[in-house]
Amino acid sequence: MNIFENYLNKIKVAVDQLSKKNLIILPDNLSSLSVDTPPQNIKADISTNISMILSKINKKSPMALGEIIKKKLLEDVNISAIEIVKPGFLNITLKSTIWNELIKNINENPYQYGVNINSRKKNYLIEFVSANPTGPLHVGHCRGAILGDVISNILIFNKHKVFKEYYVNDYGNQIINFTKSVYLRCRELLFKEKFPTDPDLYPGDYVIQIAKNILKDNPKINYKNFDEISNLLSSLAVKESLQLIKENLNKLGIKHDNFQSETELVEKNEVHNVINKLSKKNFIYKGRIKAPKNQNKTDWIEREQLLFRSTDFGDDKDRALQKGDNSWTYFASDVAYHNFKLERKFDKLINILGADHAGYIKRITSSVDALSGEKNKLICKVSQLVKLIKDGKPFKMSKRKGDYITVEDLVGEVGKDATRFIMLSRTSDVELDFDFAKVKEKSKDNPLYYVQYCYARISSVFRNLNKNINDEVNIKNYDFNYSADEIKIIKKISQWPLIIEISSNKLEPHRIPIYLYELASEFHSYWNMGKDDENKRFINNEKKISDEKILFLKSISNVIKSGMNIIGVDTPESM
RNA sequence: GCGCUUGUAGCUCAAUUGGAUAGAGCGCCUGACUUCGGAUCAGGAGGUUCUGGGUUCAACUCCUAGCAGGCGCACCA
Repeated sequence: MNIFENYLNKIKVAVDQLSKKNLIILPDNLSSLSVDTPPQNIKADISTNISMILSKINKKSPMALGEIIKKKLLEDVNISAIEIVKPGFLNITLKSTIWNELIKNINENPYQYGVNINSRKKNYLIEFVSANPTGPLHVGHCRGAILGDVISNILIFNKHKVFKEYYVNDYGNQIINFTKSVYLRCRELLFKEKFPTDPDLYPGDYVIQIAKNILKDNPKINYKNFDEISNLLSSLAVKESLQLIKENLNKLGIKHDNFQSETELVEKNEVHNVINKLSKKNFIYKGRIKAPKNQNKTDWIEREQLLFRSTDFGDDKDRALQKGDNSWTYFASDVAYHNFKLERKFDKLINILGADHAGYIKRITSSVDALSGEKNKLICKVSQLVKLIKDGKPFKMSKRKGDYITVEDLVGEVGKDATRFIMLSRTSDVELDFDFAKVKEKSKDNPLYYVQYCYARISSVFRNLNKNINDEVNIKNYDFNYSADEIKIIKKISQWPLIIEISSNKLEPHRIPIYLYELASEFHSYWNMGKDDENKRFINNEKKISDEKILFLKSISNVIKSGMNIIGVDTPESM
């Protein structure tokens, strides 16, 4: 039940009826019509801009139009009063029956409350993380991983289908260097050869462990000639590091539905096929890329090469598909990968990218546009950098020194829940400060515990009454008189479907932790009123609780639990 | 140089996507524990929303020109 949506529709019907009686003129569409909560200082329950948006076409002042619409709307039995306020807002006060209706709705179907029933159900593919399989995940990967996971959860909450995929970049130079590193570690272990200091190699200790695992499982391989065993060793090494990555993701509570190998697509000739497909549509040509102006590129080699016309779709320049040695560029195989996504007939594709890949968005969306003939088939979300702060100072990670924080370190130190909650609490396109000290702190400085504490307090009420918070409550007549302080919280609860709708439409999960924090805040405030006013306490002097208070508490705890489930964070009953 | 992105209270950030007097937390000041859990709460101080121009009933939000920070810029992935 979404009160705002209900009244949006009611207002549409009302003005439609007025227009049929020739009392007002309606524009072609009412897309700018809004129905939402008025600011704090206004006492009404809902507010609409209807008379302002009709003002121009009717050549009447919003105040005058407001009078006509007000009269019509007052026919609604649930409206008790309407005030017209300059510059022309209609502020509507509802009868308390509406809050009972809302409470009833939540209690009868707690896990459906907030689901956007009207949106068309779609089939999504979301690609996220996709870190190179050359080692465990570090903190930088973490934010995008959580973002992708929670966007999936929001869509699933709204009854969409979601397929979560990880693209494994197991093809190209990085993998060759990684395989070499593993090879050299094997030789180090077998023949006591010193591991060289080459900037292209991967020096991390985990490579030693990977080498040990491979040696143990494959004792018969001849480790004397790299070229002979490179293909086999490569697949073994990638398998090992994927195992590490999966363990990392598991610690964060993330599980992909599929790990798609890049090599597999190359070997199946998918790159060739997709380039043929694009050639037929005339998006491929042989040409040259000029060096960028005013940039000192002394080593620029201009040469004839296979290019994709991404400029047709608004990109700065056309993009190379083949390297100098005629092997495919990363972009070429990624186009093949996206073609493979399209072949699986998803309605929408979502990519979660790191900030350093933002410049890549134009060309990949161009390729999807070209292949699908649709616009906005692929939506890319960027997750900005995480600035780590340790001991009050920024912490710089350095791969060469082996001085970087892995997901394992992070989750081990601050925990899965705190990591997820904090990583989500800002819009994804803003840099995020991640202060270890603050995230670990168990106080109001840490919003996670603040919200969890709210749930735990509600649980404690049920515990004290020897009841279970999860037990069903059967009520016949919902005709309670909630106090103004209670209605304030119920109103906050009424906004939950709105939060879900916006988060879902904009793929912006950060609104959920922020909302939950606000809801928890109002609850804590109410709780403390119980110190002065016995009527505000949940358990009365006879050690009992009224039905209206039970329902009130359950409505809050249900929304908190729904929200925390979406974020992927626990709601302990005691802390 | 070009592209993307950010700029809001001393600090870290919100703002129902164009709505009314721009809101929270931290920090600072003053207060509340014979209590259903103080991991909490009540109150106070703190603003030219980076700057200029434009669009309209209405701009933190949209357009435009700047300023400042971040990221990226073929033959890496």
